Amino acid sequence: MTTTIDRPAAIRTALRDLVAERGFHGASMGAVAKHAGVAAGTAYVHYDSKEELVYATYLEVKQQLSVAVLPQVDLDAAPKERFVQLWTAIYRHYREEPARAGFLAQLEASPFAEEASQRLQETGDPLIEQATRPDLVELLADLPMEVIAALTLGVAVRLVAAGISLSGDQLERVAEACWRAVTVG
Amino acid sequence: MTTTIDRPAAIRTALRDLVAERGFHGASMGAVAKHAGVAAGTAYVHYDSKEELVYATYLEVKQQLSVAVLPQVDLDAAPKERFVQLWTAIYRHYREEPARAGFLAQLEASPFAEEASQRLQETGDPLIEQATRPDLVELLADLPMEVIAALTLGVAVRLVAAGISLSGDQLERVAEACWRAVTVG
DNA sequence: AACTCGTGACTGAATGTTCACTCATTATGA
DNA sequence: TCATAATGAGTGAACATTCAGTCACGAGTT
Repeated sequence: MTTTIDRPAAIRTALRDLVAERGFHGASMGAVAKHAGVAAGTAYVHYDSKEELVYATYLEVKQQLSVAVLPQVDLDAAPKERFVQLWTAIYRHYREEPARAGFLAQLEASPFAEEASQRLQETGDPLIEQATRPDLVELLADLPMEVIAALTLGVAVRLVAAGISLSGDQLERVAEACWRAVTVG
Repeated sequence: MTTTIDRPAAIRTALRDLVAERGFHGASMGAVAKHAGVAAGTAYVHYDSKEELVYATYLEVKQQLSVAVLPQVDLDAAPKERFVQLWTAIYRHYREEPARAGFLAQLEASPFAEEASQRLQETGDPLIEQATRPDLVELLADLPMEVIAALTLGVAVRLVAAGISLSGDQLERVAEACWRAVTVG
């Protein structure tokens, strides 16, 4: 069995880790290549530019989140329970590899954010479908979707990115706090 | 009357605006100087390095927030009312100059964040005193302070940084959502 | 008033470094 | 054998920072 290394994936992971640790200005293409164990030119075989690599990394991180998190939700559970399961699973997914949260937090605050979320919409995000199921939506407060996202997903990303650790107990209380925020009555 | 220009302030503002608009990697010292209308070397008369300038700018933005916002709060009002006044005033302060929120959102997600908030603690932040008044604290859910901040201040910064505009009506609903999140019962 | 220092702010060209990116060449695997 | 992947030295541009020199101006002197 010949193990072929997935170099594009290694390069994306290296970018993600370096951005999380040192910020965008500390993640030069040279450092990324070195961290990924490839030559300086290799990234350009697979990505046209640093910017394209950034977007590809963003899409991968978002997709990994959906893939890891959706199977953990009981689709038949009541809306609130589903929400808490989902939020907790998201938090845990970030927690287990905090570089994902560190990368996302920085990307989403940066000028790349707009283009990145546009590309995400083009590819489609299964998490959004889950979040827009009618029985959940009817319980939500009348607020723009971006506000709902900031009060739920956004909080999870930032708590992990900031390195704040929560016990299982606190975790549940934060999930409930987010639920209280976005629902009325 | 001779109007002497406060060049250090102009340089801080230029950094803040450029970081908000183009990100940290797009805010070179050359660009900052040009934007501030001074020569490339002038920033170094007042700040030892780019990093020092970043921290000074952070402290200024945070202080401007406190100064602008605290007088708008009725110190004798009930806790919830005070909270909503405070949150709304914060949001409006960012809204009126979105570069403040853009700069803060990026700084707080970056590797500068830790050192920056340490320096803020050393100088002291009047907003924190307001947020820790006993009659308010006793209503808050049992959550770490960082979580409370993420669910309140953090939401305001990010909504403005992301360019989401809210009507006065929606504004009040978001403030109430934050209040629901951080309080129990 | 005029003159002359002294001091600190300001300038912008220069410096050495690091960056994103290229490309001729070599390795790999089907 | 051939297409594609990978390499790493090389390139020009851009970067943070420096510094020798200029400027503005208040204090001290006449």
